[in-house]
Amino acid sequence: MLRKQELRSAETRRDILSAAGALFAKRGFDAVTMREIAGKAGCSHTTIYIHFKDKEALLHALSMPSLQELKQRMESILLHHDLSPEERLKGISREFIHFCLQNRTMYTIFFEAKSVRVDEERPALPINQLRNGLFRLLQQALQDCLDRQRGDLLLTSARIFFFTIHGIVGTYTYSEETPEALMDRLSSTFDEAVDVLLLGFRQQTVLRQQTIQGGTIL
Amino acid sequence: MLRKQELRSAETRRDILSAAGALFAKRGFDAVTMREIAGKAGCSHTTIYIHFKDKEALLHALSMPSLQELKQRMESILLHHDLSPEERLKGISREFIHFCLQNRTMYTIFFEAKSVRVDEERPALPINQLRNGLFRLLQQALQDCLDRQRGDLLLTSARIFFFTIHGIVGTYTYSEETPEALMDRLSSTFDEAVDVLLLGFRQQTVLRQQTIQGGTIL
Amino acid sequence: MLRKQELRSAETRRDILSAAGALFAKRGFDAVTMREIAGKAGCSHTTIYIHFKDKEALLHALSMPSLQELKQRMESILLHHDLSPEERLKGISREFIHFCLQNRTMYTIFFEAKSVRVDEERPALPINQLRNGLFRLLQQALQDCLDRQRGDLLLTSARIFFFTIHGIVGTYTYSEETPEALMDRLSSTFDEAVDVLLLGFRQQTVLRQQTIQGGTIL
Amino acid sequence: MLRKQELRSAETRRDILSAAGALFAKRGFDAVTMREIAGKAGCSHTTIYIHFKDKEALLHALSMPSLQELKQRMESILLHHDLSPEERLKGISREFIHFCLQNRTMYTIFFEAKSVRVDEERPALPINQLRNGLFRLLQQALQDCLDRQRGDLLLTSARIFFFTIHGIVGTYTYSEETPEALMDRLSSTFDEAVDVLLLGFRQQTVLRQQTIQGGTIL
DNA sequence: AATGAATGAGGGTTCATTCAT
DNA sequence: AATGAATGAACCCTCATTCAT
Repeated sequence: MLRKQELRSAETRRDILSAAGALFAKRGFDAVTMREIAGKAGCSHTTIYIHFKDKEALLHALSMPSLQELKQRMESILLHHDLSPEERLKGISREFIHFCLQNRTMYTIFFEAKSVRVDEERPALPINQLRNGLFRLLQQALQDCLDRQRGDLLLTSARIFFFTIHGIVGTYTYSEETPEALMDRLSSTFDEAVDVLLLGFRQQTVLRQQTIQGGTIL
Repeated sequence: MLRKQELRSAETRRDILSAAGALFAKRGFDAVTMREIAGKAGCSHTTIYIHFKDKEALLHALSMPSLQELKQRMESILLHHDLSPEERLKGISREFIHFCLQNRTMYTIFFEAKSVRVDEERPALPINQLRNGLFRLLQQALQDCLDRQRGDLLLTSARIFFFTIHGIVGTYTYSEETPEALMDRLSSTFDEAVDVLLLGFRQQTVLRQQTIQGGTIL
Repeated sequence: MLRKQELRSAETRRDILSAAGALFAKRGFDAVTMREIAGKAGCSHTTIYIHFKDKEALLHALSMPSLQELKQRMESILLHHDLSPEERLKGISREFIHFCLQNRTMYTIFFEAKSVRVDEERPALPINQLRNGLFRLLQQALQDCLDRQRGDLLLTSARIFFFTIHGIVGTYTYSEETPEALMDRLSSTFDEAVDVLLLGFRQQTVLRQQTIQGGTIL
Repeated sequence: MLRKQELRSAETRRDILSAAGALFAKRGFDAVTMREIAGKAGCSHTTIYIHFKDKEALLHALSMPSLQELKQRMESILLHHDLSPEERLKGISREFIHFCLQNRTMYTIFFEAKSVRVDEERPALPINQLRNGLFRLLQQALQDCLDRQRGDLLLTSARIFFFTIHGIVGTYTYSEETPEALMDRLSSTFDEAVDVLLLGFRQQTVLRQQTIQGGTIL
């Protein structure tokens, strides 16, 4: 019958996580107070310290599971060989964007190295590895679409692709609309962005080859 | 003889602005202390309050002139009819990116509504008008390149173009490299991003028209 | 069958006491945490409150037995009539010093009225009686050495003797060396301190008597 | 006319110092709160941080001047060649004891390495140098009295002498009596302690020489 | 115009202790 | 008897801001 207590504790932990998640997302890590989190979670601020070592640990606990879930979703799309490479790339991108919008300012924290520092002291922090893994997945999906590109050319394309994804997220990070509303309203635009980029990348490959051939002929 | 005092005062004001600008740019609005600004400006922290209502007013005052300067630079490129439309778009984009990198965290503040809120209480803040003006300039330059696009199609292209620009800036906002080093290293990549997007936009216009024509034929 | 439980309880109590003793001795009363004590004792910190009213009660319970043991050791030396009075005084002093060094910060607490206050509210606390008993034993041992001293003269000698003992302990209370290392290295110095004091006391008795006699003669 | 403000500030500083001094002395460094000090000093706790970097700086500021004054008093006695060496030693000891009683728990802090650590990170902290200087003065005064002692013998004597002084201070550190009342009541006892020790030291020198001579003769 | 002094609100964190089980 | 969860008070310290000069 001890279970009741454990359940209660787990519930508190969840309350704290969800309160912190909402507040971090809305106002950013630094601006949020432990006492605010506690207030929203319906417990004393000291209780937080029972469940999490400190504020940063709270952030970590908050990030890891959702990032892991995202990674799984992205991986499963990548392995979905019924889909065309273009569909897989669009799917993965949509998933990534949706996640970032759902986690709003959290996104800033994960990806812009603010509090979760990529610094010397903790080089292989699991969260950083996860982050890098996500980027590699996107890159793989892109490569599957651009099988005629190699090396530097591919790298540049990947960079440009990332810029656009990053920009989409950045543009709507501070929007007041819900992530779902945003996705409903804009996912076709996002898909089109992918289309445009792929068209551009391929067209450029063609142009380059023509230039080279032309150059050789002359 | 009063003039001397006035000059002195204006100078102090400038010192404060330049100190605050440098510090905000390097470490972000929140992380900078009024006392630090005062220290770097060579005055007492109370003096700042003589010239600026509060920390946020300081930020405002700081943003306006540099944004205005940026706007002028962008406008002059747009009017530079010796250049091809593509060159003008690349030039304007480079200028915008360079500015955002130079002002780093400031950028976040201008464009991501952090401290300079685009909120209900002050709807038509001059800074927001300026901001919108900048976007219109970019849009115009883009339109000059896509003269066969109209209406919704053009709007979507503009959006996608902004995403990429925004993403470029976001990607390097927290970099340790100087803006100049970044521009040196990456401006060809940025130019290429513009090329790719333009190629993609045009190719898509072609595809759509083919689809429509094909549809008509059947 | 209840016995088993009782035994278990008594054992827990002992574990707590021994953990607290070690920690208080090493780091001082204030610096030690109830949770640390619990950790070292292998129980939950709440369990401590079943056995002891609060942190201070723990200290009390801790002091009594060790003081009582010390008292017994000192008494047995005092009754050891094979030894010369000087040897007994040295022995008793060594015992007392060794105890104080072993109990380090505890010593401060017993003897310098820090947490176990000798204050108005609890005048005849058993611990204070014990403490006074120890001092009387030392005094007795001293008196056995100074059989020609009486009354005020003896009182002054006792005071001076205590000062020195107290100072020895105080000097090494915060040392990093183990009590045993300290005793090894310094017990001959401590013995010599006793020798010096006895020589001094006796010499002074002689001088006073000469003064008195001389005074009488003139 | 700015002076008024400066005076006020200096007064606040003094108020803080005197409040902190009283509280540290009565209850010890750790137990005293910045807010308490502020309360007693009649200012906000933040004001303390205007005048002193942190709590430890407050302690330093508090200790240095009084220690310096003590050192000067001790030095002037040592140079007072009208007095006999014995008188000088008694005078210096009295001065030292009086100071320690006046500064009570401060004494603990200075001399027992609690907060003002003699640790690796700040080896040559001025306060530690001062402290060592004081001990050397006492040692010099003792040596002037024991001109027939050398080397190890002298060192042991010095140690024993320190023990006694240390013990005197320790014994009365927590007394409720004022330092003046204590000095009035006990300074003759303290003087006598010095007499006894000197007699003992000298007598022991004599005994040793006899032992040596005796040994040689036999 | 400019400043040093001063402040209140609040930051994260720790601790001894109590409550429900 | 024993425990994990939870708490409120308190810790030192920092900051943007105001006041008196």
